[in-house]
Amino acid sequence: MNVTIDIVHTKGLIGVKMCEVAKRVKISPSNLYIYFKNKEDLLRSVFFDTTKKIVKHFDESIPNHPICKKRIEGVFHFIIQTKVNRSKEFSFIRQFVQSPYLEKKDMQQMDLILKNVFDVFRDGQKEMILKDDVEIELIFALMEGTTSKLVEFQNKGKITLDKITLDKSFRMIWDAIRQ
Amino acid sequence: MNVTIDIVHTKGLIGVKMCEVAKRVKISPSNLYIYFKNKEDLLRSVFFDTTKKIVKHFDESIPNHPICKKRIEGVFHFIIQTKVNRSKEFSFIRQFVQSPYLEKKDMQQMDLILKNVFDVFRDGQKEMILKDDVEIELIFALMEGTTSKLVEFQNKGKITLDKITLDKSFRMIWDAIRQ
Amino acid sequence: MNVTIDIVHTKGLIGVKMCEVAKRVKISPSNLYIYFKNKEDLLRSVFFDTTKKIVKHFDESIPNHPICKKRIEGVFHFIIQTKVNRSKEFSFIRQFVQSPYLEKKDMQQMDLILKNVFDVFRDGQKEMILKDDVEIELIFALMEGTTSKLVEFQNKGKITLDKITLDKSFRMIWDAIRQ
Amino acid sequence: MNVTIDIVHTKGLIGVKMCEVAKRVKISPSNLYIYFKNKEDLLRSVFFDTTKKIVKHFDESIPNHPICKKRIEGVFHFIIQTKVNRSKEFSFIRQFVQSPYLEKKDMQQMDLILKNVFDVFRDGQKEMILKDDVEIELIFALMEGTTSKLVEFQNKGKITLDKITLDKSFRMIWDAIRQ
DNA sequence: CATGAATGAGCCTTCATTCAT
DNA sequence: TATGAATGAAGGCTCATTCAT
Repeated sequence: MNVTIDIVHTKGLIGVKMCEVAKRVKISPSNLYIYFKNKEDLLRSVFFDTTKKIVKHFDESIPNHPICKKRIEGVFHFIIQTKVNRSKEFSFIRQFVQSPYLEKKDMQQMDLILKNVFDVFRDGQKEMILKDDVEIELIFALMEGTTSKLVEFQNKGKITLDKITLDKSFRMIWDAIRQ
Repeated sequence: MNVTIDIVHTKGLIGVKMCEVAKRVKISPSNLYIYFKNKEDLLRSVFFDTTKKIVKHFDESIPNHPICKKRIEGVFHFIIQTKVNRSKEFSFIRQFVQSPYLEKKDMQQMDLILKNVFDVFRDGQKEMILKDDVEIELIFALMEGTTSKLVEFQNKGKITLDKITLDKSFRMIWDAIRQ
Repeated sequence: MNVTIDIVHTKGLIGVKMCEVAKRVKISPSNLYIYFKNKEDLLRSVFFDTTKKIVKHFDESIPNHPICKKRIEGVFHFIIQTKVNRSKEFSFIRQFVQSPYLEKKDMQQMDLILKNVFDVFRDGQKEMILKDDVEIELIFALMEGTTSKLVEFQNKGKITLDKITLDKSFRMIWDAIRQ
Repeated sequence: MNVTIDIVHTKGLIGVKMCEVAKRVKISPSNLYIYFKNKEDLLRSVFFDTTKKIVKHFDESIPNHPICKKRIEGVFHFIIQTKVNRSKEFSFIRQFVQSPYLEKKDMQQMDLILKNVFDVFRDGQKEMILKDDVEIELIFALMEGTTSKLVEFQNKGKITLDKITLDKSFRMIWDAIRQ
């Protein structure tokens, strides 16, 4: 499955060939079919496995802190971190989601990923620290979208996500969502 | 080329078959090869054409307004509008960019798209209305990322981008970037 | 037709494309079909025309000389000359003859080419100067084969057919066929 | 590979279709691609294999005899024999060599074929039995060319290479090359 | 006489998948 | 569990040929 993710990352979903996956794992193509019913099964398995891992990662490692702002700053850094460290996985998910392999039910899986993040925001609203007259989805879109683009820009070499840049970025986000 | 965009939108880049493109345009597959050297040429042509069109659209229609805030609000609505109206085109671009068809030089094309938006932000900084101690890329990432996610959420049915929602969203963005 | 010969010479019979022939003559492919019924017709026409030209060339220019040896030496030089000057044409004929385009009747055409050469040999036999106990075909094979190879070797850069080399070559041939 | 040679012999290089090759070997076309990368690879492989085989055949079976004339007569018969027995292979080589598939390096292969024959001639020159004032290439051209034409004439039904005819032919060749 | 546009047949090739072992 | 060999279905592409003008 790692190999599959790797290939998708370098050559895109189009570039995935059962043959090559097998070769890279040093087994025969036919052997692959013992573990996965077919190509779709392989791809979907990778998708489920990957999202599940990320969900778990979020479930277990979402930073906690008594002070709301600190907590959210932690979440911000955590999301960025995760997107950087698991860029291949995210790239896979992004492509899978746009492919004809995606079925409706698969989407639910994805919604689980940032459930916890929602909770953090909800708490912030309850504590009257975050804007409470805007839907949580909007706050979330801002956080999700901004972090995604930041990482994308770094990957393209347009910015460097050092401490200072991250601080500046978070300051903007914080200004956006705080009451 | 429209047909190609359509197919990519519904079936993904993987789903593009010269055969089907031809059938939908009601010409023979071989006839396609008079206009495009091969599949890659078709895809790349669509990419260039589409980005060029969007660049032109941005060049011509970026809203202007004497008051900075109004100007940026205009830009915000304009971007959202464009992303909604041309969702297929953007979907195509997103997928093409991740495919093995993409070559380095193709990327330059994309940078042109939002050149004008940069200018709007730069003006805002010069007028000392926008935060001027953060790199323009960060401001841009926030705007780009947030709008993308908003549209994505609407497409998924999670939110509705009505007047009120847009106003709320812009308020957040404005709070983020204003001095 | 010259263009066709040219293409066959550089790219082989396989390389002949109606499209390219047309392009090189600066007419449209469809226009080609006014002059030739189809590809086979074009190729066969070239074949007939070329052989006919060579036959005519042999008919008109076969050297004559009262002394038998001189006459045959003339023929030898003449054949070599022709094979060098019309190497493209001969290359075409060679390839056409091995192709599925060749029909039995086409072969007769070829036999005409060296009819006159046969006559020269026959005269030599009658004059009791050439070996008269060997079939004319054998004498002919020796002349034809040797000259072909000589030209081939020159084309490959293995020998140079200068005066001296030609003299040596003819001496061998003469020793072979004289009584 | 034999099938390929066969097809080239009957239908020319143009007539080689991967499809038909496969059908005749009773495997699927795709299976062919396990053994040969593509059509060109198949053709080139056949070429290499065939020339190599012939080279080997010449290396191993070039007749030897203490008396120079006998030795060369042996070579003469041997060449004719080979050209008759392996007419298909020679036909393939001839056509391949004129095709766009041929690359420069491929030619070297061919020069090996008659290396040994050269040696026989060289020995004859050293023994002062063959003409030693003519380049070996000329002697070779005479032998090669004449034998080729003889076999060609037999194939066309113009002569029959029986004992008597061969003797006559060799007498001519011998007269040509002996001192 | 000339053409640009169009086409269908067919070939090469790939690749997911299976079969015999 | 593992594999090498095999395959069928399908897609990309070429090219001789024709059609409307």
